[in-house]
Amino acid sequence: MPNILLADDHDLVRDTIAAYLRTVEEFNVLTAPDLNGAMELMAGIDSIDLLILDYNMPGMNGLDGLVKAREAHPVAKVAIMSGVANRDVANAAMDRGAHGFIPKSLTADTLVNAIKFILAGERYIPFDFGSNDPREKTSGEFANLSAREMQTLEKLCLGLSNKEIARNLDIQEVTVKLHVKNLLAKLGVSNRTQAALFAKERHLF
Amino acid sequence: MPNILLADDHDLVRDTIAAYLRTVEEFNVLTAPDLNGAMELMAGIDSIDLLILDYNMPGMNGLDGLVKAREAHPVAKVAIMSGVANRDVANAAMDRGAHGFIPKSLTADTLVNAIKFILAGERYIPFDFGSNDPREKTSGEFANLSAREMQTLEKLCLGLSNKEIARNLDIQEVTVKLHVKNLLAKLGVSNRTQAALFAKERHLF
DNA sequence: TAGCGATCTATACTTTGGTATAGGTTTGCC
DNA sequence: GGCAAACCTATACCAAAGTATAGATCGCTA
Repeated sequence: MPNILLADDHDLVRDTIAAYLRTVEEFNVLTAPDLNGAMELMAGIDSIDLLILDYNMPGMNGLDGLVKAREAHPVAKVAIMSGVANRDVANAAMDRGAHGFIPKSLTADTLVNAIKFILAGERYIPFDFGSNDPREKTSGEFANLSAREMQTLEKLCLGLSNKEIARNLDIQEVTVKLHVKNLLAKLGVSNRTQAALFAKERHLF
Repeated sequence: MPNILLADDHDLVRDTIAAYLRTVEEFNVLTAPDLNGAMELMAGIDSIDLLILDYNMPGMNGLDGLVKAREAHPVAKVAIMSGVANRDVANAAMDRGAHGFIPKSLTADTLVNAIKFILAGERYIPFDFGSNDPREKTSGEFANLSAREMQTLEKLCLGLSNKEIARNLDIQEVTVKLHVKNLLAKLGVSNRTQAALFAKERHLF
């Protein structure tokens, strides 16, 4: 039975994916909330077949975490999982030795198939991932935006109020205002409506 | 008796719909105030036939909540319910595995029929739900708008403030506020950003 | 170790947005 | 003339958005 270690700082995501993998397939799934936790677990167990690392997670620092994990455990296969990263990140990850790139937009079935594919020794990237349209999410005009500001912008594009965004991101309304203010300045616009329009016109989100 | 789990953050909406469904049909209706609540309930109960998720609700993050729910509970049917979402969102939801899309503009009767339809294994979208046909610019959802309201909406889509719109249209700011308020009500949205997005998505202006 | 940048929070404030009520004018129609 | 609808304005109020400052933690970097 293959041992899979899933590391993601979002409890719900991590646990639901883990639970799903356990139920639908003969996988032994372990979980960790960050890179350090994952490394500790692997140091103790030593027979992990596949390590799945969330791209945005404490300890990762971009793809440094991937390199670290590869160096410490050259035998284990490593896949990068992300909800926001683009084609460039995926390619960079593969260049640095990742065995797979797993966007969180995959269907559950496809995830399972991708995992089996990787476990069989193949290297996986979704065929249709970031194909033609240059979604310059992390480059271009949106490069300066921090992760939180990007998330805030995404909510803005749904027309949510600061209060709703705060609930959604589980932070205080003041903090949302901070992110909004900074993001407006970075985008060079003067209010939230313009920010939403700006992002939509560039086909972000 | 089918088990239905209805998740919506608006207490009044949620409880009244639930009560209605209980009275008119042999439905066992559970409720939750957000996505996490719904997931916890489902983790405990495991025999939910239909999960109805409000599109704008803590934890949903667009359609990620739908994907999560589908991944964690691949057997249960999931429908997305929304008061503001458009055809694009509905299609995206169906693409990601939703079994139905339920605008809050449905009549109670149609809601019940839609639920029965979905429970029978079919996939439901209202046949007349906002097509993207550009012909419907001044008809359809924008028919009720007066000339001034339409002009105001146009300025809104530029991200202008009320004061700027007032100068632009050579009327007082109060008047602009009036037009904005009325136009929000007619469009069924709750703030200017949603109105701008609404118009843009329908390729008006 | 020191420092930087991202994140979060708090307090306090001003401006803008949105609602409510109560009028007013003009246009066109029956 | 009477009536309705669109349009405009005024006053007032409350909520939401945005600004400013300051202090705090955390992870990474030099």
